[in-house]
Amino acid sequence: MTLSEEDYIKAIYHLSEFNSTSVATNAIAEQMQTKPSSVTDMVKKLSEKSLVNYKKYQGVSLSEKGRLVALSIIRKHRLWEVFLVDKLNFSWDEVHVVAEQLEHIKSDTLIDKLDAHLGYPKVDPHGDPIPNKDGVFTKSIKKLISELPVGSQGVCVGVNDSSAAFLKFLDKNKIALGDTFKILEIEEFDGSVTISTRSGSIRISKQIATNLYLDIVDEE
Amino acid sequence: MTLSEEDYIKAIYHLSEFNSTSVATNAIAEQMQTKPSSVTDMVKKLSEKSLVNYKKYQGVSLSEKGRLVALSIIRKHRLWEVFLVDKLNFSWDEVHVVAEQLEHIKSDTLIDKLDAHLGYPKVDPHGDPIPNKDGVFTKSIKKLISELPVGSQGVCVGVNDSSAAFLKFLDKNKIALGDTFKILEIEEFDGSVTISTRSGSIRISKQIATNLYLDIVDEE
DNA sequence: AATTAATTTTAGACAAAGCTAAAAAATTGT
DNA sequence: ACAATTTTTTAGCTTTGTCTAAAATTAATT
Repeated sequence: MTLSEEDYIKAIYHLSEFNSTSVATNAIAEQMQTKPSSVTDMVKKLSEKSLVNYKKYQGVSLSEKGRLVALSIIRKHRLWEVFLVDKLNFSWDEVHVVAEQLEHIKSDTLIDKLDAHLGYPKVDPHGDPIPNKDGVFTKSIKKLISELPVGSQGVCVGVNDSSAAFLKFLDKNKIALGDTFKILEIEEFDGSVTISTRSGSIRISKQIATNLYLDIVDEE
Repeated sequence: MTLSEEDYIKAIYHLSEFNSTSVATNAIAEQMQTKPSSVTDMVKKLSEKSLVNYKKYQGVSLSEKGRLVALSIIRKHRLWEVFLVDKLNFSWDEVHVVAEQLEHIKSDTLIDKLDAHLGYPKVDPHGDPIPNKDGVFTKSIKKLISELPVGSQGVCVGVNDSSAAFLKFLDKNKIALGDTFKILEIEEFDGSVTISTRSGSIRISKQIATNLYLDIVDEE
């Protein structure tokens, strides 16, 4: 598999992760920062290799084989992210770009040994689950703060928007991965939410609330 | 820099490491497992970027800029080798292939943090020195067993031939990196050498003796 | 010194991955 | 239902790195 093929497979996986229907050429093009015509070319190639199901004008979906390839790349990506944060002291927001490169390293032995070295982690630093060798993983029950009722409590495990600006904001407000938050109050008219943090309580805007994921500990 | 460019730079560096004259197109082609015409093409490209000095039919040498690129790749390669052996428990002979991939990962931060994580090692698992960020490194004084007189003593730090067969042989004879050997006797008529090891003394053929490097502790 | 041999370079082609512009199919709006 | 719009595909071209075959240069041999 070439690097480019792997990137396409990953993109298609992520685009069909939740709405598991077939994916549009345009959507892939946008995700991959390329042109629809290029996508068509690559999709044909992936179809030849029976990594995707493809019929002209009908969109694309991963075949079972393709899905396993995607999960193996995601496994590698997330294990490397754990390594970068746990062992090399990268901060949460720096890891993605490097992991995008590391995920393409080809060596099963390497990944097995890395997994062992890290103590067989179940989730990456963003709280996303790490598939095992066979592509099996437990879907996390993470929810956006904006989706939770007052009284909910959970561990901060991820962000939607990983722009530098947003991550700066989190840093400034002492919000970090692994922190436990409780929803104290939801303001009706603007959707802002007051949450308790280690260092007290803060009010966050609706925009922030729709970007922060919690792993739910106790929902009531 | 593309992956291929980096590989050529590295090949040229290694070919001119000891005999520091200019390198022949054919030699590069052999090293890179490619055709001389392809080498010519790439060398022109590298010359455009002033990474090498090149005049038609006159061979190639690295420019200062090219030399620094080579050393930065070698630094990365060797640091990753240390990581694989020290942290992931790879054996000495498995690391090269994986490190060849890892050396191309582009992130200065990653290498800095990896270096720190490994405790700023000076040599890789084969005993080869690791250049620092500025490309400075101390040349090791390693010699082949076949080059040493009786009575010499040193630490086994490397091999010439890293074929699976040879590495298997070493394993079987309990010869490993870091072991200290002493030259006990050199047989005139066939060049075989008797050396002391931890587990006693063994006789090795001339062929083996020309493939094992020692870092000299005491030469007399 | 001249011919042969070896090495190196050029010229022209190919596969991968991308692009632009134009054609074809599907979708939408009225 | 049919015209307009959007989406997708095709066709043809570019770049990167490679190849083969042939030409040019250098080295070797007699």
